[in-house]
Amino acid sequence: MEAVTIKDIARALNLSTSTVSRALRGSYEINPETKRLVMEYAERMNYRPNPIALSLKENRSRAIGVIVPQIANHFFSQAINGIEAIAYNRGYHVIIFQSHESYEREVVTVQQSVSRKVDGLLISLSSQTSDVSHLKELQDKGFPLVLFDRVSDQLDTPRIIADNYQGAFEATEHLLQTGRRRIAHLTIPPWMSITQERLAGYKDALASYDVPFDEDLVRYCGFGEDVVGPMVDELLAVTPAPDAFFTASDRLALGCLAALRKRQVAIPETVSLIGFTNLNVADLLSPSMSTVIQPAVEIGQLAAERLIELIERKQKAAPAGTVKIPARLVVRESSIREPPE
Amino acid sequence: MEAVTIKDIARALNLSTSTVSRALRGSYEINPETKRLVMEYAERMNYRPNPIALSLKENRSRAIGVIVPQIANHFFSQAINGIEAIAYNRGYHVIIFQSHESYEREVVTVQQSVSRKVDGLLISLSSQTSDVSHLKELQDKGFPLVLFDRVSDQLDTPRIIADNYQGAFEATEHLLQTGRRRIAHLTIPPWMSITQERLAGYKDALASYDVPFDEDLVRYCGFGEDVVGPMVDELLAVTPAPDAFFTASDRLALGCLAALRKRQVAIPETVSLIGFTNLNVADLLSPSMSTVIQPAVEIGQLAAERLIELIERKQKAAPAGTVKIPARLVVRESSIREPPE
DNA sequence: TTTATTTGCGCAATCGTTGTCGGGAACGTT
DNA sequence: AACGTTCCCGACAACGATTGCGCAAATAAA
Repeated sequence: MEAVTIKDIARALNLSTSTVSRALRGSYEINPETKRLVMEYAERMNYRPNPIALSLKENRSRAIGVIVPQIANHFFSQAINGIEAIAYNRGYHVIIFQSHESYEREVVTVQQSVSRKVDGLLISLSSQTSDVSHLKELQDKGFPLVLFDRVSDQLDTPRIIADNYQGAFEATEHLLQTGRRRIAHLTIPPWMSITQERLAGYKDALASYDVPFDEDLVRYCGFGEDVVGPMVDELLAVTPAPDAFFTASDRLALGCLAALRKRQVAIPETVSLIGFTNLNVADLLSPSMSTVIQPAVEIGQLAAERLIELIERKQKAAPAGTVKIPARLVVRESSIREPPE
Repeated sequence: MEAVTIKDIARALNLSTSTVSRALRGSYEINPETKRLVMEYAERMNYRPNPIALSLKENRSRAIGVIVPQIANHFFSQAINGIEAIAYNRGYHVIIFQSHESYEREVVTVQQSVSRKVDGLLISLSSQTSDVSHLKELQDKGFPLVLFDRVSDQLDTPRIIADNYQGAFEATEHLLQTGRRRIAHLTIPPWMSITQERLAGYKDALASYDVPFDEDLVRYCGFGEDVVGPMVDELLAVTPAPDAFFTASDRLALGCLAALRKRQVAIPETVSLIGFTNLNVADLLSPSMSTVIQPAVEIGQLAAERLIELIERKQKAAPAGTVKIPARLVVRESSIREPPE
């Protein structure tokens, strides 16, 4: 509460605040003896510089903000761990915010963190965000900004993502190689970067196996309550019926699994299931779920590194552009099936 | 970047900063016409008061800090959602930090958030924390502090927790009622509040069914990598062998499930399994897992409310004391078994 | 007309810290 | 004795916002 300030030290030692300040930072123009006195007293009184005052003065905070749609998601919490690891090493604090998949919350949160003078911002866009003008503004002002995972090509910032195309291609190819031909793709809103990339991988994999693309097998699923079940029902009703589900997120993968089990659709006998998700329990599910795993920690680390580069060398030499990190397919029970001869 | 300040407005309108400040806060001693001018100009220039400057001046920030061991844990992320809901309603920002189950990180994080002038702190202690003097200090200075979930009775702050005793009692009772007699309890470090409460519930349930307590069936498990498997092995080797596992956290529940499956111990035929966890996938596991669910959102909400009370009426009338919220037992496949006649 | 009162606004201090400037004392140099 | 250096240190302003005080002009009351 009543923290010790430089002023207190100055008063106690009969010095000016400037001298104390300089002594504490070891300036050469202060008598070594005086320095010692000040240092010792400061130590004894447990003096800590007031970061608020510093932020005000220097217009920086040595803190970076992270805005994710939600933290209750393994991909994001792992990414945050990656971010923290790098940031703390480089002397930055990390402040975590959730947009709760809401565009308004995202805008407000961005403004807040900027006015609280974070030195830079790491963002994964909310699913409602299609207009990125709130970020465009920041970027135009030269504010350090890095997007990860859910990015936007309307922004000329560094973008760190998993190789969604490749991941989706491999997942689809795996389903095709095990004889599936009617592969449903349950995915997230169409304007999101990851949706498009994954959809492209899915389509190209189909094409390379000469399987026609069927619009009816692709469903875009919002983030409401209990929206997955009905979608799965719709898909099951398509003719010819799907023989595999490829889903694009934790939530969809779990929702789909729950829905299929409830409807007693046998996995993998009747349909295969594979999710694009970092669930840590994929192994323990019933059946254990095949997944495409994103390198979440690595993405977080890289994003943090890029951001700190941006912050520290304020040159325009901003290394924008997209960094793609390979995703990894892990096959488990939910898609294991002898390839047809 | 170059944010508009009150000074800019003053200059542009040929007024003093005091007048602008007062006009913006609608002070009665400013000419309505002047007010209008200022308001409109501020609006047009998108003026936002600088929170850093305000924090410095008023020694408060309208922000509360939340420190949890880790966010990749459903209980904590739900609790955070509860906290955010209340805080935003009351005009506070929420800043989330992770201690990563490390005492040092916890101490550092507490210091940081305090020196960054959060108005109060919500903490769930790290598993390494047995010494709470870093918090005691704060509390003695009158700093608003509320503990939740993992608390300490060495601190005279409000404490919001699930009824761990009752939850553990019911879980154990359920196992007893389904004929289990050798119930292993795999739990977290012994100095933690929740460990003790749950252990007490477990013991009392045994006692009330006249089942002797066997020290050998209780194991305290650290937070390292791959520590659960060996513990499970040890427990399986005890004679007479356990016929049920009652675990005390997400991590232990999953670890235990994985270990038992790997060793091909039939659940629930050979052993029952029940976890004290808020896993959202308990339903989808193989087998689906019986759990004791903590009212995480509610705990977060209550904790936030208590904290804001503390902050706003700085009276000593601090409503310390413990609030216990009932936990709920959900029985699923992992413990379903006909009661023996 | 003189004296109160109200109205509207500016000055300056404050929060904690740093940076710029400048100045006194002690010393060395001619 | 007069001057230039060096060494230490203090005064002051600044960052953005709020606020107590005071002051001038306008209005009301005497």
